[in-house]
Amino acid sequence: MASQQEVNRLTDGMPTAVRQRATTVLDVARVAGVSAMTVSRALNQPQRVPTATRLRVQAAVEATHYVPNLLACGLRSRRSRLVAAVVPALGSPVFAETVQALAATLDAAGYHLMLGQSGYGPAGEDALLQALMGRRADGIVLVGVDHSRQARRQLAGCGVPVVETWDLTPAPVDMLVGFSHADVGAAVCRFLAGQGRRRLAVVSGADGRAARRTQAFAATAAQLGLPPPALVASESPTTLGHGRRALRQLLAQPHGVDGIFCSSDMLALGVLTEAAHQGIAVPGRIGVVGFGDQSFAADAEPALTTVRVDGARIGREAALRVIGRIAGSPAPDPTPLDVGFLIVERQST
Amino acid sequence: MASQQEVNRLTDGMPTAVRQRATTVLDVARVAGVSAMTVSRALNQPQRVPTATRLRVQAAVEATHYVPNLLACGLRSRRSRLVAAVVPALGSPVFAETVQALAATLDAAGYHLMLGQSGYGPAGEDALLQALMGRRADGIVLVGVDHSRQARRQLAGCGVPVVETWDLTPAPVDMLVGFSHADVGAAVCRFLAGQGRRRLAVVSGADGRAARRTQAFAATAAQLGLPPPALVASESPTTLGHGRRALRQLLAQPHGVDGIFCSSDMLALGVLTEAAHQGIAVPGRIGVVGFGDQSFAADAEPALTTVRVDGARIGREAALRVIGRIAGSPAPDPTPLDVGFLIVERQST
DNA sequence: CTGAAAGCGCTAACAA
DNA sequence: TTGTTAGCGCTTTCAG
Repeated sequence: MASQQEVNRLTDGMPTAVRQRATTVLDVARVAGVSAMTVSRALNQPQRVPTATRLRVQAAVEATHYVPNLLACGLRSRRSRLVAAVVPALGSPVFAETVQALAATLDAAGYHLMLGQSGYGPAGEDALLQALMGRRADGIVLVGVDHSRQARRQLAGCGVPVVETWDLTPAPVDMLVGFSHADVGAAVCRFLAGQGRRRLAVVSGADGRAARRTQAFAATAAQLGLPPPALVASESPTTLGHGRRALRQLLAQPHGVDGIFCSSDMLALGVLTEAAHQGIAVPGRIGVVGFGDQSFAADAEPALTTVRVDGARIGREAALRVIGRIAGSPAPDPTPLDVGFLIVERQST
Repeated sequence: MASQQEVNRLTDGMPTAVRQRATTVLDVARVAGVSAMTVSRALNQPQRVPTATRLRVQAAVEATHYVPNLLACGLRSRRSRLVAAVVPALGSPVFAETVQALAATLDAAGYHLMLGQSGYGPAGEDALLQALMGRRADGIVLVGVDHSRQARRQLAGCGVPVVETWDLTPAPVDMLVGFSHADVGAAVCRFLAGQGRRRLAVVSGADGRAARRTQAFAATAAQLGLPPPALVASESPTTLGHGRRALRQLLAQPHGVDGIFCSSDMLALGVLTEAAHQGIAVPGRIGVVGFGDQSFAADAEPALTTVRVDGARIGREAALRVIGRIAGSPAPDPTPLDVGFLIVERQST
């Protein structure tokens, strides 16, 4: 057993007000009566150490309140056990599931997630990436595929696996897990047109992926011989208020509207709210489609038709790809993964 | 000027497929024609190096694409420039502003934020704290004041500044920035009672702070001589659907309801939605109060009366306290900060 | 103002 | 199975 006397000796005579030196492998080794290396092995490769030794080390760890210094671990072993993720906005519910799944999957593999927020746009992303590279992340997960030249160069050159997510591109930096926003825009347009709606509109927040959906929506409308959809730009993050104002704006137009695609469920909820307020029938007079299938979509009144994306799967797959690359083959799976999407038809259309 | 030849020599003859050795201070030093120490100083204490030298170093840094290894920096200097924050749920919009402000304030001071999610409850928090201590964070910010015995011991013993937030307690681990949830519950109860409402109810998600508000609400109702409020428990995270179901449940009760306090704005929006659906007048027959003043509260129909908390201020103050403690005095400001709250009166009451 | 030596805490590589 | 040696990349400390 670990000697409590030994433990006490380590902290004896120190003024408690001063930030005391943290215990190290050597302290643990001394208490356990083994070498530092054995402590390290007992903790990191338990199967390579006999049970008896392992137990003595574990007892010593608890007795000394030892917490391994991961800075030193990472420096020496060149593996920080840290994976960095960059999302446009931390508060955005759209990416919440992805982050959750990412963290959970990484955790199960012994990695920690380091989160950064780029703030929609390559401006903040560069500085963030610099910081993350400095921490020597073992892998990087990005939301989005639009990065500055410098960012792409840094990502490609730093030698760690990179996964871009939530979008597709013919020229990914490395690995890719996402879906086609153009396909979403086209599919929603066809969906609304299929219901006989002809005066379509798009209410869109200010982000590149939403713009891609809008563009494809408009192109598809043209293909189907519909009049050009009305486009209402909204700020990001999108709010319920933006949705209400957008509907008012659309109603003030001479042509009228009978189908609206919103770039977020919150915008769509705003449209529903304003429609109810003005006594406009949904889906009777106007059909409304959201994006994201947030928790409130199914319970809205009327229940909101929306585009569902499996955000959790994106996070999980991204994590697995990073881990796989770190652990194993040098370039195993450069095949982009398209997780697709689903139009969940509810009462609002 | 830095010689491009020198730079090339460093990467010559390396198989590009292999993860190449990252450039170090020594590489930069060689290119700049100075010692490693001078490079370090030029980067970390620019004012202590003459401009000419500094410029040469900077040129060499750019030429070599040098990114400092923060693992090594942290190990040697015992300052990781990392502040850890633990929030109950990353996706929760309630804490989004706090996290945002925290990150921004820390960034301005040259610190990075490391985010972790405890998942409402001390279970996950312990493991998370262990991980964060391992990374040798220079400071720790926690949402909440309920921690396991082990967590409190670790936090108190690790020698770094700790700030608990979003609540008050007579026995904080170290520093404290929050407000009284009991006061919120009492104030909302008086507010509703002040409107002549007597059949009150609370719809509450499953978290400790909400429970504190509920309890104070009930106690205040008793003080005011009102009948005991109906209590509806909801899951966390709270959703619009939970709010709708809660109202249905309350309406099925024999006593009836004329005032509802919801533990989140999303629950309140659900109550409003169900009320509108059933043709129940708000605020006429039922008054509804939310919590959080989310972006949709002001634009809901009717506009939602809710409790506003300055989440950004909490984040900012927490960051400033951590930074101040790291930089300066050993124990400067143990005075808890109460940021208070505000009942924002809108149409729903 | 600049540099040389030493070592932060840990683990890779080798040896016993 | 265990231990020894060395060094990851940086900055503290002290000397020039």
